[in-house]
Amino acid sequence: MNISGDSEFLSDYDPTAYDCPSVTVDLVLLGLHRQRLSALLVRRDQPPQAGHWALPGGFVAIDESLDVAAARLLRDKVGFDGAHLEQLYSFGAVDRDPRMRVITIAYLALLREDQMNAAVRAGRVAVAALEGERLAAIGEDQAALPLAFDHQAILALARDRLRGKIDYSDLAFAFLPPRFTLRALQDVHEAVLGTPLNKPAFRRRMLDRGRLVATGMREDEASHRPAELFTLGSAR
Amino acid sequence: MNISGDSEFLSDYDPTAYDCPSVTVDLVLLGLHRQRLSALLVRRDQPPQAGHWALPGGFVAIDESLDVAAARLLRDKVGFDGAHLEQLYSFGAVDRDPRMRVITIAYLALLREDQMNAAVRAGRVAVAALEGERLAAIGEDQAALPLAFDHQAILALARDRLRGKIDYSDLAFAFLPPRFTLRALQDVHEAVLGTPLNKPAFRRRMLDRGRLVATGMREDEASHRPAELFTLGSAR
DNA sequence: GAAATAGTGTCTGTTAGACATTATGGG
DNA sequence: CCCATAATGTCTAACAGACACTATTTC
Repeated sequence: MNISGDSEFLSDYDPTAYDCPSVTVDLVLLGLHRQRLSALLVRRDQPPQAGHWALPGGFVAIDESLDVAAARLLRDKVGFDGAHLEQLYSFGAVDRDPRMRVITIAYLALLREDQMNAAVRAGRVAVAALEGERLAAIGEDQAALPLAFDHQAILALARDRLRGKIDYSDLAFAFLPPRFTLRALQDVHEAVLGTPLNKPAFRRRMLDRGRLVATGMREDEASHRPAELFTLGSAR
Repeated sequence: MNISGDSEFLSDYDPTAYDCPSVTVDLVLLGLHRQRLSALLVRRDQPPQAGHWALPGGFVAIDESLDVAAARLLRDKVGFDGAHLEQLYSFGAVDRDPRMRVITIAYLALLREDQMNAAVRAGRVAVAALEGERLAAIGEDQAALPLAFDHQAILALARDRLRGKIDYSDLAFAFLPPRFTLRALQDVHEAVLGTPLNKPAFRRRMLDRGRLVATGMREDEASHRPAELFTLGSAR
């Protein structure tokens, strides 16, 4: 008979007296690179798993919330903030890191193409395309990259979550600059879903949603008829 | 220039040397009670927040995964296992517990009506209906129950997640016994969504999905025409 | 004017809501 | 025979895919 909650033994619980797991945040940095959904990864140069590729991450400080930790790591790892950040899932298998018990809260960060490029140019991370249903991360030389720890599973979940939310959420716009063409928006959807979409139906669906605002401006630097630029209006 | 991952300083990291947050799992036990979506809560009898109502939960042991911890807590708190369990979200605001830094991974557990009743009869938990958009937990005497810590937000997220997944996932069946009528299935959807549904359209949608298997059996103890009993078929 | 892509009109098949109707058990 | 609910048929509106067509810019 235990009507009371868990918390009666919290009162006299001394955290330093017990083993406690370490808590980290890992970032799944996703963006479009050459029309393909890609992730930014870092190369491990220390064992274990030296030479494998990993999600950037780090420990959660005792005085920062999970969201704040994710934002801090984003700044540290790619050198800027302002990307869309949302919590993805928490991974806590006992042996996911061979050195110690680490529970990680994975965050999804969505980057615009210019942000992807800036991070790569700064030498902090490398781009890997997410290919196929088995979800191999492909490096610049087209070879599959070995992924460290359970990061393959984390990437797969991130991709699935993005696919599931892309057409009823505003996530697609996080990949795009403030002004964008309908073609660019469709490219985002197609890259995320991995399948071509019908152009008129896509246009209708997006416009009927009532969120896109025509700017009257047109794209330049096109060697053909330039498309109109839209912005995302407020949610009502 | 930091090409390497976060993990180089993991190598010589001693977890006992730093403050580390405590990690708990909290359970959002949901089920239908008198045709309403309801949660099972425990009453806190120790400060802080004595007299408030809370989600049952407990610490994650150093040698158990998050999923295993959730299953163990389910067994301890309601006295059985076998309920549908899935991870919901992780909450890590710095001040969410006034005593110490606690990061909690919330799990969603879906119970059948007989499981709800068994848990209540065993005196371990109390039922609270989730009412309205502001999501007040309502006790037996129809008064709103004060919720401890950030558990109101956790309940709200659980309800929203359930609403979002109810019609493309198998979650609804977790609330039902192995054999059920279409009416009972519709009751589940209506209680979760909080809105009435069209009967013929609902039947068609469910049957066209190809997952429901007619048993040829009919419900008994009905004072009118008895409905056919169905089971959930395999996913292909 | 040729090339290329933007943008539109229209047909069709699928699906959901609304509503009426028939079917079948208990009393 | 009455009642209550199960189960079904049908009409209609909304919507997505397919495809053809027109429009507009650069070169």
